[in-house]
Amino acid sequence: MKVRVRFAPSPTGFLHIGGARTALFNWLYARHTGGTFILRIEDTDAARNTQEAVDVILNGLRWLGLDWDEGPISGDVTGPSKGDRGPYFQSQRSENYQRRVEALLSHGLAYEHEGAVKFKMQREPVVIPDLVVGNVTRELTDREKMDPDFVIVRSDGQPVFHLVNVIDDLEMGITHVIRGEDHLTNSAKHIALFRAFGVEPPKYAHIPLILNPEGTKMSKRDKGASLMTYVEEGYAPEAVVNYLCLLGWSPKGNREKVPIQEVIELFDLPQILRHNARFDLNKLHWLNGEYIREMTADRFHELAVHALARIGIDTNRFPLDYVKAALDTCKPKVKLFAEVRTFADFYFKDEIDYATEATAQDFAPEAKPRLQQLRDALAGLEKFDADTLNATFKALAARAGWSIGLLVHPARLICTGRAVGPSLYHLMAVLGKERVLQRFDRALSRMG
RNA sequence: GACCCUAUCGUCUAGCGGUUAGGACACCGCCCUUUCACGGCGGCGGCACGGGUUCGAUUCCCGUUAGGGUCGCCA
Repeated sequence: MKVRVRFAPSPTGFLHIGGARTALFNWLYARHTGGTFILRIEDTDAARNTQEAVDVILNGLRWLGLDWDEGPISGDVTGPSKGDRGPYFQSQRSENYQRRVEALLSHGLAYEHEGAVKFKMQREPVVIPDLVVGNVTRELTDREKMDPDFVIVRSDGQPVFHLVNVIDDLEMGITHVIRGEDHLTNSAKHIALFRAFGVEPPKYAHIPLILNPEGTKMSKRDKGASLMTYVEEGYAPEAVVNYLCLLGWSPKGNREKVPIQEVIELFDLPQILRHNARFDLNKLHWLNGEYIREMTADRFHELAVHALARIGIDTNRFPLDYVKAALDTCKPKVKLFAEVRTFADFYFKDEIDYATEATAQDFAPEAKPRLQQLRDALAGLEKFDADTLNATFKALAARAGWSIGLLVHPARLICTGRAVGPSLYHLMAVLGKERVLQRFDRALSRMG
């Protein structure tokens, strides 16, 4: 039987990082088995269902590179979709639900109560076979002992989650339900519902939750709960995906950075860890740096230009070669695209501000004669490449008997306004002789 | 409160009866070096506790504790 799995988010206006991982694990399992990955939008709660909210999910999955074989193509509920088991929006599937509810009613498996329809839940414990956790026997809670039945259609006629989720999984031929562990106890209800419809339930795989650094369930309010955070902070999608793979699953062999193709080959449900994992931003940060370092220059440029545009720096105002050369000096240094700002902004400003902490030392009065000599040495250069600059600094320092740091540190501050940045000689070469001399002159005049 | 899941360094993990308990992130030193980053070397740091089973338990069983989740006419 061909594997059919689905990711079934509710359009809440953002894509939760835990939801993203659930989608990833479903996608991985589909790709590993050669099965089908389905995207279904659970928009039964009309109040918070907007096209924009659906687009957030679609765009988030696309950003991560999780392509679906069946499901909507756009956030338009009546728009086109892929696959022959649609519609893929629950709001478009009401007839199915009505038909199924009537069947339950006529078989005496559900009944009306105060305008709502309730499902006659079995009174015995339910065994949930789970590929990750093993067999779980769900006893009834105190509440359920009083009344185990649950509402499947609200008094306003709207079907509830448990009902529609099961009906859609049934009609879409879902073979494996891979979802968060927070659904584990729900599965008892779902299994009973499947049986009431006369079919065997799909296989279940409840994956552990992602906890925040405090150790509780990552909620909307937690920093980093929304996938959008990572898009905006300048993480590379492949790094985020790789990191998510490492939460609750391991490629073994003391490896951290694993190409997605290899993950697809190695991934399987029984090897998913059983315990929750805390989200560790530090490790994602490190991993992102790893991906940046091995990224092609073109991809780095693309992502870096976006990052700069977000903070109002329009690199289009500069020659393409200049922009590329500038960004090349940043690539080996940054771990995050958000950091490109402090590494590259001076390339794109006419007047730079000096970081105040550094000026006291580097722009001290006794430094001025040294910097004047350096300025003159630079002015006399015909070639202005990194090697020449390196040699010039060294020669001047040696001749005058200065530590090279006495030239290097102020020069960096003069050229970039900061104490930290790309390789000094390389960044000066990129800025070019004219800009460098301008910045020297401005700094020297400031020093009185 | 009831029900369910879980338990190896601070964090993510390897381990599947006998190991000096391995790796990664973070942190701390040293080296490299024009800052930072990278890289190299080294360090810190862990099997929650108590009973069993066994010649032998991190590993299997039970309990305790702790953490998490679920108990909606939300999804």
